[in-house]
Amino acid sequence: MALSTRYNPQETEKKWYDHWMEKDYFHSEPDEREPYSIVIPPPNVTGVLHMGHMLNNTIQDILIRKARLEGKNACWVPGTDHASIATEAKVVKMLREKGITKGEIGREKFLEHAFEWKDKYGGIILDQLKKLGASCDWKRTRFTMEPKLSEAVLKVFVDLYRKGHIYRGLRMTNWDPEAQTVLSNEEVIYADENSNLYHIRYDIEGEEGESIVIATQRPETIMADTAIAVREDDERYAHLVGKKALIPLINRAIPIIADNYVELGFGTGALKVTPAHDQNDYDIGQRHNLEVIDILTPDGKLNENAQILVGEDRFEARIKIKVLLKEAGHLVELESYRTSIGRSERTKAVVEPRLTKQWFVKMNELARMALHAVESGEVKFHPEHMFNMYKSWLKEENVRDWCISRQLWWGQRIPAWYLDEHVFVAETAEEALAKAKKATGNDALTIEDLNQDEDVLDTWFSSWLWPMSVFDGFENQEELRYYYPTNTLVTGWDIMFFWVARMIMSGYEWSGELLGMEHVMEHGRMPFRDVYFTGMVRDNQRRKMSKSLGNSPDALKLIENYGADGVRFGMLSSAAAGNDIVFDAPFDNETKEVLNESKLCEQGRNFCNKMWNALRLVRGWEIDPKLEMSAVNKLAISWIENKVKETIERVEANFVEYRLSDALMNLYKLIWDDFCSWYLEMIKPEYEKPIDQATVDRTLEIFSDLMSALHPFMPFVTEEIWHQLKDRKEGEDCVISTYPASNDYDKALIKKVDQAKTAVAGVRDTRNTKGIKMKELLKVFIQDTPVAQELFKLDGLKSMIIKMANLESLEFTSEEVPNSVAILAGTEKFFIELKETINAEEECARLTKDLEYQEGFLKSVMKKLGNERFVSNAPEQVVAMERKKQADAEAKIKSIKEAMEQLGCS
RNA sequence: GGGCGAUUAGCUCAGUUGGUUUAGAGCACCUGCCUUACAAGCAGGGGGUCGUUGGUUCGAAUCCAUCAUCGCCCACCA
Repeated sequence: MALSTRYNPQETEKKWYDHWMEKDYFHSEPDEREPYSIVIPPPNVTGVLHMGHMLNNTIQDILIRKARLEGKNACWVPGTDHASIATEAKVVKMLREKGITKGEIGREKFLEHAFEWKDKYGGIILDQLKKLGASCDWKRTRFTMEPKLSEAVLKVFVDLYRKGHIYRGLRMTNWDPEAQTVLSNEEVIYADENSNLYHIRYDIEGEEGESIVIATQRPETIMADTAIAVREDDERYAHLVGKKALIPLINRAIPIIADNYVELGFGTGALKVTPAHDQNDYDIGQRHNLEVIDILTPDGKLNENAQILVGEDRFEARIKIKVLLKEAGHLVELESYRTSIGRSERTKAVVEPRLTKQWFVKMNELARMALHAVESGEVKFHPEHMFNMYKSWLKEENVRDWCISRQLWWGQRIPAWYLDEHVFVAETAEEALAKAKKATGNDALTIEDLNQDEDVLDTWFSSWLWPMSVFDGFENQEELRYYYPTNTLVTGWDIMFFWVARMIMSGYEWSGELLGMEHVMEHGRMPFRDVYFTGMVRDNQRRKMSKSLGNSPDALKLIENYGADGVRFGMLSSAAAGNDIVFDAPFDNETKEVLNESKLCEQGRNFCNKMWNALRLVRGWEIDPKLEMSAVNKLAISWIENKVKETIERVEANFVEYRLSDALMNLYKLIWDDFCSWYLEMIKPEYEKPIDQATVDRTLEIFSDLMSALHPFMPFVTEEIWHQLKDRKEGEDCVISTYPASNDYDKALIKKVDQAKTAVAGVRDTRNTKGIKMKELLKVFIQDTPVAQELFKLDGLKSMIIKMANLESLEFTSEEVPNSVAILAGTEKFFIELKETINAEEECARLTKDLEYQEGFLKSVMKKLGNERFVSNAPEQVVAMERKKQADAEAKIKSIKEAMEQLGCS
């Protein structure tokens, strides 16, 4: 069968993915093997694959495939997150386009629409992961809002309430006027934006001509003012404290109070106090017993309390009130100003501080335990310095209670029922009713008498249970006992607080209760042992790749262009843990669009092609069964086998430290340089000549091992080549093959062959500089020294050099060879005899350069050795090495000088 | 304001607890090759006083300090 000169990913990728699925290789059930489990960071159910997902999931797939090859019971649980705000916003938008509003159709109908939407778009991102090659256990696919996971959420809520960790209270919260829900502190993203500082004059009541000027960014909120505050010790205003100021335009009188929250130097030194619309003002209000006047509607418009501009949007009102204030002569100054504005992470709407009644989880104790878990090393972060960020968040003085209620419908509804002033928290309405009957002594109560809380829970309140709930751990611990703790969590550092910290908290809180002390003593209570934080994927201007910026290439188009393996290679080759990765997709300067191209992915694609052609070579050989294995082939096989072991050992170390891009690069070099460029060239038979059976058999074995080792990184091409190499039995697939071992290897052999390779490279270089064609056979002599004699005792080494450098002969010599170029391989000198008369001047120049280098080097070595304190203080080994360097350099210098003498260099 | 990280070749990055030659890789670049697996390739090559200035040490890209530039996190902000 003739193979194309190019590897074709489109043909093979679907074929093998279907094959793996058909064989059910990705499915895991508990058994006697060691488990290796990963839970996916669940993407938003209606999301699409972006570069961050590609990176993240490639890494998880590498880890899980490696574990599978090592014979572990690998289980990667996929799934999606219901993403409360994001999904609800999408559904609301979809309905709006149909002319329907949420309020009109009511909760139940809305949820029907939402589930319909979810069913329609929910699977897309998971299908896209399959294109990438993700070897998830698809039979275990979970969804954070499916019945079982929702039950777990309610159980946990009730449990925390019972333990006193959950409370409901009136607090200043972050309100998203667009989504019309409260947000947790973590969902508010602050950034500096341009704004204005309005200096507004308030007249003093009953004091003709007296006034006080305040500065504010939000003039539209003056109608909600209930005081003006100045510093106690501010002499400018001391005489006004206790008097009343009149709010411009509406002329409501408010007290002037003294509070040291006010800073002397900022603004005018007088602060308008608006307790309903600012956290700090609220605090001041509490201290001084001020009234709270809320002038905003939930969607961010002015309400009746404002008296003027009622019904205007807050930003429209700001523009209009500026004009009104100016006309009335109250606007003293307008100062441009840069300040930090908080926006909703999901809707990007400017967040409004608002006093609302919400449910909270007390965080003090949970945070302390979560901090301890990482501090003590029970959970390890990669890279380690991510702990600093984690710590700054969780330390006592920074941690704040977690607001978990959301004024949305898409999510788990809060399991709290109200009856007059009573609250009953229970997993079901029936239980709540029972509690109500008991509490009130009224047996005639029915479910209809109770009102369930209208709010749903924060999405993260379900995803923090993910490592336990995906194994149905809250219902039945059989699977949890086997798979928990999971091994590695792979996620971006941007959700360290949203998700990672909270999973650690929930693991601490419930794993003991669920699994029992014995299990916890043995395995720990944390949901994972290692956390691998990936960096953010950025464009070549270092901006975060995002949909809104339009600077991200289309992930699926990249896969079409380079193949999944090519893209995986590209993603990974620049991805050290925790470092942001700069993805090299170029911009089209004309269309201003990012191109679906990438040099790194191209390198990956080329690598596939390289291996493919190695396959074509090996497959194309004609075998002569009578042929004996040559000495060169014996040496080559023995060398590459040792080289594989050496590299696998390094790769293993890379994996332990999660240095996956190094691991890939080591394999890349092993396959491209050592295997293709050297090994295959060493054993390659002459044109149209056959090869022996044993060499081919060994080569196929080694090639197969290389495919197994590379499989976690590039699963499709390795599976395809693995099958092309040999006829495989049913069920014999690369995906479940055996990872090559890295037992002892012969370092001395590797070193000797390396020295021979240097000699070969020297001959090639001489050909290059002298313009000698590869076809032209050369005579080479090697200076007869004990070291050279020892080197050439290695069977096959001499013939290998002859073959690789294309020589006519390679002999020992005890004299300088006339009309030759002298090269050094290690300390050994080789003479390449030339047919043309050599250009002595050129040669002398080259040798002089060499000599200068060696002498400079020797000088630096001698400087060290001449330092008595070095010789006496440095470890013996280090000194010995320096002496060896000295001896080598001296030998080389001697050789070079002899050669120069021979040439008659001046 | 508090903290973290980065600064090494034209570009993107390694450099493993301070010492295996006077710093590596990939891409890009230069030279020569359509050599019968691969031009998406082969064989070679050039290129860095490791951001600055000091210090510790027999020895520093590596440890400490200082400054500079960049990125990020947290807090505050009338």
